[in-house]
Amino acid sequence: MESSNAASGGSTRREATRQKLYEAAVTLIAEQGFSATTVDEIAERAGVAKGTVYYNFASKSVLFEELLRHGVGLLTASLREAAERTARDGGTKVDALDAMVRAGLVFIDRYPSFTQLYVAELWRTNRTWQSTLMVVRQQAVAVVEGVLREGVENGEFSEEIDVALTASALVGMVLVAALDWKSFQPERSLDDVHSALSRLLQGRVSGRR
Amino acid sequence: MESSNAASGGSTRREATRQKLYEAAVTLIAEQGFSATTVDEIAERAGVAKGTVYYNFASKSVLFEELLRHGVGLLTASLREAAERTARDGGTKVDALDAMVRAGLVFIDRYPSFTQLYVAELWRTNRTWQSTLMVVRQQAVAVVEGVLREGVENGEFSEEIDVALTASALVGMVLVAALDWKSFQPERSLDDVHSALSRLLQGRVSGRR
DNA sequence: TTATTTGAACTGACTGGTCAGTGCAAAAAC
DNA sequence: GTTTTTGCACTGACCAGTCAGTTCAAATAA
Repeated sequence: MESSNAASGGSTRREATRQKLYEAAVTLIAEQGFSATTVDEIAERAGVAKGTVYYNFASKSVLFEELLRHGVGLLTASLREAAERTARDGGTKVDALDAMVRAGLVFIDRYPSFTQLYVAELWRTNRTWQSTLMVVRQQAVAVVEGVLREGVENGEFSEEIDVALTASALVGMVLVAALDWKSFQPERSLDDVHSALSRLLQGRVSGRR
Repeated sequence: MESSNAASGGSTRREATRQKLYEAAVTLIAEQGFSATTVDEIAERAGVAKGTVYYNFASKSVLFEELLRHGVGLLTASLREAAERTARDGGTKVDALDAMVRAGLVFIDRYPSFTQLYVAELWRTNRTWQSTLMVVRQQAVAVVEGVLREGVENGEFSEEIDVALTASALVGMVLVAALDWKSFQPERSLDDVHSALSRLLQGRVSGRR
C-alpha cells in the first residue's frame, strides 16, 4: 500500500484512471449534487467498470473528498503563484490582489464545474467531508489574507480594515461574478470580466470618468 | 374548492402546516442538500405525518420550489424597501447601496439556512426547479442593477461600469462575507460586519488611515 | 345546549423501485 | 507474475409517493 512507484510525479495507469473518474464525477456532481449522482453514472461517463471505482476509491464519499482536495490544491497553488510573481516584479499589494483576481477568474474559467460544486458544499454542515473542506478553504483564503496583512504592514492599506472579512468579501466578489459570467454571459471574454472587477477593486466606481 | 375562508390573509390551519413544513425543510436541506433530505425527515421535524406533506404539496420538488419562491420574495422586498427608503430620505446612490448591503446582512442573519441552500442550488443546471430559480434570482439582482443604473444616469457612478457584472460582484461580496461570518465568527455583531463591508464598498481600503 | 353531519386535514403502513457497496472469476495491461 | 480492470449478479437498506381509514372543527339540526 501507498506504493508511490515512479518518483516522476503521477503517471501510472492507476493515476490515469483516477483522473478520468475525477473528471466524470466533477461535472455530474456539479449538475446534480452529490447524493443525486450515482456511482454507476460516474463509472459510465468515465468509461470504466463500476468495480474499478471501488478498486481505486474506498467509497463514493472518499472519491468526492479526494476530488475536493485535488481541486482546491490547484486553486491555492495558482493564487500563491500570482501573488509571488507580482511581488518578484516589484508590484504593489493592490497589484497582487489584482493578479489574484485574474488567477481566480482563470481557474473558474477552466474548471467551472469544480467551482460550482465547491460553492454548493462549502457552507453545509453535518456532512462527512466537512472537515476536509474546512482545511482546504482555509489554505486558499489564507493566501488572500496574507497579501492583505502585508499591505497593512507596509502602509498600503488602512490599519482599520478587517483582514478576514475583507478577504471573504473579495473572494465572494470574484466567485459570484465569475459564476454569473459563466452561467449567463459565457460569451464574454475573461479580460472583459477582469477589467470590470479591477475597477471595482480599485474603487474607480464613484465619480465621473 | 378554493374555499378561502377568512379574508384576513392566511391563518388557516393549512397555512400553519405549510409554514411548519417550510421551516423544517429549510434547515434540513441547508444542512444536507435536497437529495439527501428525506420526506420522512421533513415530516418528522415538522411534527406532522408524511401523508400531510403530500396533502399540502404535490411532491418533494414542489415543496422545495415554493420554499425558494417564498424566501427570495422576502429578500427582494427587503432590498427594494431599503433602496426606496434611502431615496425618500434624499440619500445618494452609494447610500442606497449601503442600505441594501445592510438589508442583505439582516436577511442572512435572520435566515442563514435559506441563504445557504439558495447558494448551493443557484448555479446548478439540469434540475427541475432551475427556471423558478432563474426568475427569482433576476428579481433580486434587478433591484441592485436598478440602483447602479440610476447612479450612472445621474453621474454619481462612472459611465464605464458594467452594471450587470458589478451587481453580481456586490451581491457576491455580501453573500460570501455574510456566510463566512455566520459559519466562522457568529459572535460578531451585524454592525461590525456592516462597517467592514461599507469601507470596502466606498473604496476606503487603500491609503493610510 | 347538545347531538349529528360534513368535508377538509391528517395519518402511517405499505409498495415498487433505486442504489451503494460486495464478490469473484477471468481478461488485460504492464 | 503482479497489478489493474472488467462484467455482472446479488444484497440489503432506504425512500418517494399512495391510499384507505381516522380525526378535527365548524355548521346545522334538534
